[in-house]
Amino acid sequence: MTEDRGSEHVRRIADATGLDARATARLRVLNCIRDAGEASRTDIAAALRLSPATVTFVTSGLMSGALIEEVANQETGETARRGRPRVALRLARGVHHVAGIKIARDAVSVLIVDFDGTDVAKGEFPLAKSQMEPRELVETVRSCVARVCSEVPGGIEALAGISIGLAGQVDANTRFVHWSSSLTRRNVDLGSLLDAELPCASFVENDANLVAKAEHLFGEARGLTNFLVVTVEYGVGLGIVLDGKLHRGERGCGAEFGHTKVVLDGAQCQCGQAGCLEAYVGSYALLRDAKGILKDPKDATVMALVAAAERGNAEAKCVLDRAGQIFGMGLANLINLFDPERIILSGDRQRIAHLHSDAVMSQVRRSVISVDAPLPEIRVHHWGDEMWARGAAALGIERVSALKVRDLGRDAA
Amino acid sequence: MTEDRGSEHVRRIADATGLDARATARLRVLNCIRDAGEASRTDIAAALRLSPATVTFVTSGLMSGALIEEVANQETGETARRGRPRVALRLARGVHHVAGIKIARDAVSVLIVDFDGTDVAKGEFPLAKSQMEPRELVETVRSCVARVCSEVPGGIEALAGISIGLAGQVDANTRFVHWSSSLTRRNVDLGSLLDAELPCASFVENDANLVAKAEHLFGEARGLTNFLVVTVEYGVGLGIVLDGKLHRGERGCGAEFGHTKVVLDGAQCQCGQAGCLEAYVGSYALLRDAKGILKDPKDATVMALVAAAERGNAEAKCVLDRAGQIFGMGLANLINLFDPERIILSGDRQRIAHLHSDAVMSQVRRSVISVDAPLPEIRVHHWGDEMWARGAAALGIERVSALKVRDLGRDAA
DNA sequence: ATATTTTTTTCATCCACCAAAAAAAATATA
DNA sequence: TATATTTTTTTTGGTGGATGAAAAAAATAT
Repeated sequence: MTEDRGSEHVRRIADATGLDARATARLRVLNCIRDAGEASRTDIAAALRLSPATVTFVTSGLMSGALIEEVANQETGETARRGRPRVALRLARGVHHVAGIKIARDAVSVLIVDFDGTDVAKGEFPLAKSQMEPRELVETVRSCVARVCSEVPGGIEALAGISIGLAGQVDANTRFVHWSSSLTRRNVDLGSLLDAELPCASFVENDANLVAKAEHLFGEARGLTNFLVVTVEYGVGLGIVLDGKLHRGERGCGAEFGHTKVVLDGAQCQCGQAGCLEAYVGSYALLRDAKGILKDPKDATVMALVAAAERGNAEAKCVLDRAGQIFGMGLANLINLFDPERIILSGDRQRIAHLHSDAVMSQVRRSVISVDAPLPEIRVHHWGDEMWARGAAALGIERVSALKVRDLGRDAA
Repeated sequence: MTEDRGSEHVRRIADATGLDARATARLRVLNCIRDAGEASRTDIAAALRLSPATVTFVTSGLMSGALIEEVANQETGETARRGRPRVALRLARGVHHVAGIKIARDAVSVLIVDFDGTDVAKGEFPLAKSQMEPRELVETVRSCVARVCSEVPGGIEALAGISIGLAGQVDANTRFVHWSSSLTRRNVDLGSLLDAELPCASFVENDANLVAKAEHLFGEARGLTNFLVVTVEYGVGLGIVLDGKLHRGERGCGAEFGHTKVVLDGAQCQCGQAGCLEAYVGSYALLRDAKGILKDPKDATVMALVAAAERGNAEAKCVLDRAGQIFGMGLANLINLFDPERIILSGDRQRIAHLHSDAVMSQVRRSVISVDAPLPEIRVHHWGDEMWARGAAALGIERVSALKVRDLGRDAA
């Protein structure tokens, strides 16, 4: 019974992240406050199994670094109790602005948030071409962020970090891009290019992982430690969070759910292989198979296909049904392999409606090996357009938090 | 520190969450020595980034608890160097005996090892029936272990732990068996039954996870932190180790690779569902599909099927080829999802030969989404018969290590 | 106005870890 | 053979982070 407190966790986390013990304690408290939204020192002590004395020490450090702030008492809607009232703490607002930016096929979207995750400014810019030279991409990032920052005091120079989401195989730790659909070249050391052009810290991550981050910090996965996020759009992506950490795999490139094989020698996929899940479920696959129905190319959207199916078009229904069946099988396999707390389907309402129908869910139930415990919850999260940029911002906040708690230590020393 | 009732509760929590700082340090050093086989204090300090002073302190504690021992100098085959010679440390031998026991369909195998993993005694006992009442199973465990222990000084009373491998859905933390093919009943709290009947600590685990443990401690996964172990026998099992820890999933029942779906509305599986990987790859599936070839029921083995294929029997070849294709697709999907350092195929030589042929490996390469990094290594490990029992013993050693390092702290206080 | 309750801070202490010095145990060299 | 050198291990004294206990603070209850 020597140890029911949290010091052992601190060491484990410290080993993994490279932060020293003090910074790790600060980060744990910060994340606890973020998870709770608002928390008093007593709450934090209970949640992290730290002594009140430690919490006072750590929070005073965080406050001096303007990472958290006290909530004025009258703001808390607490029923008056006896005793000294708790002082709620929350993440600092209006400071440490972070830019999240997503490079898509035809547009760049930028979202600027403060440390609390509150929106500060946003913008979307069309892209002339879907593939760019690395330098061109970096310049695009800089100029788009700068334009959105014109609304923000201090401009781009005042940002605490810029976080970039890219489709493809991205090593977030080294900021090395093995391959991305947005770049004309493979194997680009984007990190050094970014450092040369940008006035602040920058981060790069695979876009599905970003959405997982967004769900973890701001969405349907708050407080969870084992969950999966499936994104369906042009392709199909997967973010895996196990034990509270993004699982990026040995080669650092994340999971490729969209290219798991669901049919031996099946349909041709854009990746060059055959039988990929994405080749049945991705929006480009649906539209490919629905050419006969959606003759007008400018009407060739998933929404139109769904509408046709609802009007009773048998062929449209067939295409969507098959996508649903395959998708249900894929989801069931994820559950069989990972047994997560929750699976979150993230994406545009119209684009994923057919993927969480009763038919799909019953397909999942039929295919998950039965345990007496109930099936993991499958939730749908309809983000707005800025889903990806918000994910990038979430990553940015996380990284900036780590930098700040580390630098607080520097100042003291 | 002298509360009588509360402290027990606190201890339970501490047990569930982990160990105190001192015990954790001891365990880290212990694992470092186990990984290395033999290591001097200097080696340990370098490997764990601890100061020599700390290593001396920790190792002296481990030696006083008879968990490690010094290797007499002449035993080390070191070239004579200048300076005080290093004293190698290794796990203690001949002490802390642990029994690993596997309950299979038709037999019980028991393996007793010492703290170092060295075999001390073993035995195999036929089982009259493949399913038992929980009490009957516990009694079988006790009597089989006791019989093998008759060769061991001290007998069953002197064992540091008994570790039991069961097929099915087992929650290793609570020792609760949701379902097992060896039990006539579902939802059995095996832990309390075991505690009532056995004179020492006992542990329960799913059999595929056990093999993963065995590979990690003694096999092809020594020193790795992210790997998968696939077992092929009657069924197909998967053990997942991520970040050095077994991933057991939210419901604690481990991964069900054998029942991931590979064909929509495919072949019927013993689990009642359709299209499971196991229904194409498991030995019972092969034999089911090969009934026309292997007419003599006593000759109905995978080995005979492989032999028939080698003799040019087209039907046999077809059954094996399909199994190989499906298996290759399954392996590729594991790589796409987990991106492990290594995948280990564990099992009997004859039973898995057709699953790592060139054809299967090229199927894997065709189905893994290409990265510039090389494919994860796929290794085959042919264990002897006692693979499962050795896995159970590996788990036992791990658990006993945790108990011992914790109790060392107790004695000091 | 005083007592009570609860939260937060202060303070002395504990414990793991460390750097540096000392000791130990070998080889190299004169 | 005696002494110097090298390397490992142990001892010693000190440091920093977390802690328990006591004090302070800030509210309600009487």
